Amino acid sequence: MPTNTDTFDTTRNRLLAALPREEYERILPHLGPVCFKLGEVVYESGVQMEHIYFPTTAIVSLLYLMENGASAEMGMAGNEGLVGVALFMGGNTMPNRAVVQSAGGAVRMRAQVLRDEFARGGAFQRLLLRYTQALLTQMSQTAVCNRLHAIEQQLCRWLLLSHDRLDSDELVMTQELIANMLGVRREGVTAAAGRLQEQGLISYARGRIQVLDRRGLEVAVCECYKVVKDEYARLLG
Amino acid sequence: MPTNTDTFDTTRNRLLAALPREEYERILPHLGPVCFKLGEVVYESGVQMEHIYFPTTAIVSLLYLMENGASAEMGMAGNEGLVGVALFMGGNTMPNRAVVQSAGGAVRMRAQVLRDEFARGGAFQRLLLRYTQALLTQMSQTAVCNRLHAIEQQLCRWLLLSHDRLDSDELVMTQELIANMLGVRREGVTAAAGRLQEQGLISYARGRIQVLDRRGLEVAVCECYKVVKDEYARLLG
DNA sequence: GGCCGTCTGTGCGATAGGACACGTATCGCC
DNA sequence: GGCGATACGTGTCCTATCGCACAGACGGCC
Repeated sequence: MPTNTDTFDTTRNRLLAALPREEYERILPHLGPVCFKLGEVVYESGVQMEHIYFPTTAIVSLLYLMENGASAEMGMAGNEGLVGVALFMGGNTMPNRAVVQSAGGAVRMRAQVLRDEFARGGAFQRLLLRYTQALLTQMSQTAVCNRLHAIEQQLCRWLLLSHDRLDSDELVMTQELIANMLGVRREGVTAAAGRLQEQGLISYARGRIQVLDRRGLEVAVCECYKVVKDEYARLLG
Repeated sequence: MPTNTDTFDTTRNRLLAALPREEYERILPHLGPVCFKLGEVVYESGVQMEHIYFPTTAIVSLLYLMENGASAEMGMAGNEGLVGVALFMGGNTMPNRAVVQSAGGAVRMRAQVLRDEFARGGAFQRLLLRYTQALLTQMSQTAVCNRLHAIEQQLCRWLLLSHDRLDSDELVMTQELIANMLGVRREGVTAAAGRLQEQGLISYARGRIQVLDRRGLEVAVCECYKVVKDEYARLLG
């Protein structure tokens, strides 16, 4: 867990930081800090949420769990976004689980306060909707990537998406957990990660992955990464 | 092309039909009929849309086209929904193409009229947002299904989703086109469809597929279909 | 009625990834 | 310093799907 003093600095969340001063100051008193441990379940499939979360240093994955126990990630949210779109989209719940993929901090807001702010229809609403559209693109591109691309490319995409959401070049994450995210076997991740390590792009040991050559990863990744990244930049840049 | 006299009956679109009388009557004068041919491109990736479309009898697929020419469907919209969420979500464009998957009618509304109506914040806004959440679930479940399920199950899912959006038991659709939607080879569709035909669930010939045993398809499909269907019912039921 | 284009069926080798089994290395802890 | 748990590596076999090639089969059109 980062001991960084500004782990809960609300401006570390880029959505909150993008708010006009007036709205930001109106919202600030309603934000409370939360600390997330690796693997913690932020939100359980189908259950009513009490809060919306704006990660500051944490990363949260949206996973679907199949009846047979298999799982696959459909999207992730870090300091560029939020967890809990269903609260303002009107559905209140979603059929997937949100799990902490990288330990860290977040700030949260009560559901009712969020709905009231959203209903005011100002910059906050516009920002939340634009973020939701970016998330839509991330999820749909995940669908395409799952269908058409090899594990190695998907691993690159996943590493880059995670790296974008962290200050550090180190990801604390076992191959087993990555396999659950990507919806593949652990051995498949071992093989793909081994090839990336041979190429000098990453190094890893016992649950700690170092990103050594970000440029190299960007060359090895499929086009899906750029599509998603560009769309986030366009919508929220 | 259906010659049905009420192809452009706006109440055939379930979103429009769900509006309270007052809003419905305010919106009605702004809706104009459109006729879609099979394969027509409703919307091109990254291009500014002029209209939002509410299908009445048509079905539209959202496809991503890769740089190498391959494609995969990320979602579909028929009389339960609309095409053009980006217009009210604030992004104006999306990085995918919308193609007519089943010929038929739709009604459309100019972008600016839509934005004005959306900004009023009434039942229309709530309905559009709930629909968008349902679409989010459809896309994310497509991602999961692409990762974890076999072609045959995905074909069942696709057939059921299409069948839900049609009056008829006949789908006009070649195996080649289905393959492009599912992001697999045509031969893979041939094989899967052959097995479904052997089981008496469908019959097909030269681009015309008959759904013979809907219940049987619902048994053969993966859980993804039900997740999406239930979520649509919950959000828009 | 014959021809041609479209749609579907089939065969075969190549390959990625899954299932299972087991070996090995590293870390933390007593 | 030994021990157990955790994390990673490897091998073998199996299946689904791909890539390609080509063959039938049906429908529309002259």
